[in-house]
Amino acid sequence: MKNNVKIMRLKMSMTQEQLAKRVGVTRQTIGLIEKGEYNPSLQLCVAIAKELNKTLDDLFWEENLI
Amino acid sequence: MKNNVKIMRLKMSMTQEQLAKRVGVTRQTIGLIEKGEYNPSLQLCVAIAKELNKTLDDLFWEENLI
DNA sequence: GTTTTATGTAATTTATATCTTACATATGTA
DNA sequence: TACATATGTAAGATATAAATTACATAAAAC
Repeated sequence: MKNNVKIMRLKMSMTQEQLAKRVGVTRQTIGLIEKGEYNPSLQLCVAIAKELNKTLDDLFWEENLI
Repeated sequence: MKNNVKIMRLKMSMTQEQLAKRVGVTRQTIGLIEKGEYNPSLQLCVAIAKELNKTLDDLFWEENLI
């Protein structure tokens, strides 16, 4: 599951650990999602999107991938 | 996780079973997602969106809920 | 009035997302 | 050099999404 989480997190000058704490998961989970090795739950995707001031489509919709 | 899956599925004149088969899950899984009792995986959300000719935001983003 | 069709729901099982703990590396900095 | 920060990764445990099987109901079709 390729996505735009990493690039958008960096744009917000946020570390993996900061984002993880804000959405209630571990740093490792964020790392694996950014690598595309996880298939995260919808709730987690929504939480990440809100923290990064983006929508689901911005982060996870194929046509929007950077 | 409230969403617009049921209303969009009905607009496509599709049954739960038809949608389930097309996205590779069981009828029960679709039923529970429509009821908001499941927290589906991102991959499944994307598959459902594509079958219904919608995007993730159309189906699952809070501000778009009908 | 019995036979499909579509849906709701519940119990048990299976697969996998996520946690926990831990160690490694690369970079910056005192 | 030594220390702190940010990230990668791996093994084992836990939580939960999803499958499987099964039974129930309502409505339409015949």
